[in-house]
Amino acid sequence: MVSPRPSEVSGSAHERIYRALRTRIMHGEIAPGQALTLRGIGREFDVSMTPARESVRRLVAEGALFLSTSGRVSTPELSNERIEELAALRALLEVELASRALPRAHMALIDRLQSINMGVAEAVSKRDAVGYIRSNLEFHRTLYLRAQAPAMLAMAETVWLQLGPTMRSLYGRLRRTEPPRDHKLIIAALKAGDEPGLRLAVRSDVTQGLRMLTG
Amino acid sequence: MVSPRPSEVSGSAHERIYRALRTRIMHGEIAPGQALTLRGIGREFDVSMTPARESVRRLVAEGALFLSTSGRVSTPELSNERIEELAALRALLEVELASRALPRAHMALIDRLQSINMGVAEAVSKRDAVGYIRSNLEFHRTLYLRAQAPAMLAMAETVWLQLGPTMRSLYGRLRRTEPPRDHKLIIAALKAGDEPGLRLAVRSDVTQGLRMLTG
DNA sequence: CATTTGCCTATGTGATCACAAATTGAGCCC
DNA sequence: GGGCTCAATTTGTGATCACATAGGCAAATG
Repeated sequence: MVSPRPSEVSGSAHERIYRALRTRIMHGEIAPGQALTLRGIGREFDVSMTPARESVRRLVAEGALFLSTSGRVSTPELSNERIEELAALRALLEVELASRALPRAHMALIDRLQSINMGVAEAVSKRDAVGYIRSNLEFHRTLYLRAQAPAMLAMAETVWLQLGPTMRSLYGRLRRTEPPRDHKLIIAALKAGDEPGLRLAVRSDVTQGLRMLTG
Repeated sequence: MVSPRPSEVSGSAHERIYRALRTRIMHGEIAPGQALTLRGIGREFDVSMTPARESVRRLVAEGALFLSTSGRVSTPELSNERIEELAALRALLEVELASRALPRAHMALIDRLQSINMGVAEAVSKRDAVGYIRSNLEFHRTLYLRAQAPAMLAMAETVWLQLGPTMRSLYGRLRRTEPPRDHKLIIAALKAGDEPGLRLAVRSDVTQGLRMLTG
């Protein structure tokens, strides 16, 4: 049956599915190693295999999904080496992004960051892993948007995407109700215009999750 | 007509097409703004639109191709800001990769780099832009492979891919028959185990193309 | 009871088709 | 001569189909 789509203005079907899956993965709503099928995705979003295939392909290209040799797709189960490498990439990219955002960070932005940070603290106190990841990434993205470096930000988001499923199980292991200490340091450094302090705080925040892995 | 492909072991059709297009783009064999069509690609590689679409999608996801709002695909025409940002990314990533490769760089690797570097010099003397880009990237990839950081290397290659078409026109503008001075510095720093020198040489080499753009 | 074998279903791949939108180009009007 | 209109063609999108193969489950075997 051919469905005469009513002159859709906002993006094609595969774009919609891509966005939906991407958000799920990045926010840690899917566990590592979870299998996906094209027909299953198509059924869920009420489309044929074609758009499902394209969104999956795209996510595989970005490293958000793993493609087995037989073509089956699943969320990746990252090795410790891979996790460390991705954390190093986060540090490299996000320190630079924060540094570039610093001279452009005015009070309105800092207020905004503080407000988002309250959401982070709330998610932590409620042991809400997905909420934590989402608001934490929003904190970082809001800051980095000021860097006016779209390619660099896109690359950082790709790393977030690859770490998504792993972050869930990582933060699920986190028991202490720790308020986002590094976020406070980031905000303080922004206020003070302290670039070295900002770089340190971002690096510390970004590699924080790693500590509970190796330590 | 259904073509019963004879139990192809080495990769699917879209994989083959993806590899072919990717190499072309990364090596600067396609000019910026060049349009591609799914049916055209399919005709060239003797397949239907389906595998052509998947390879194109994948390349779009990697930033190697630009997708217009109407769905047409072409190689990107980068703005100067974008080029500068991608060069900054190269510097960030490749300095780190070189630094990680340094402790593992033994004589066999240095010999290999010197041999590749002769190919670079030859391509420069022959004004062969594609040959220059290819052997130059081979030089860098050979060094970075020693870093044992696959995710980081993949990210660097993605940047190369995005810069591919632009590099062609950029190096086409280069008139002087300049031998790869920075490459010699890189090799010297590797020999001496001089990390600061290596970082400087790589940064200089990687942002070299930018100088003729802004200067 | 554990292991293996074999069949059946689920799944990915690529081809083809129908359709809508965009592009192009020729003809026409001012 | 230049700009505009409209139709023909090109092009991307999504659906559906045929096919090969991989995975899983059940029965048979030791």
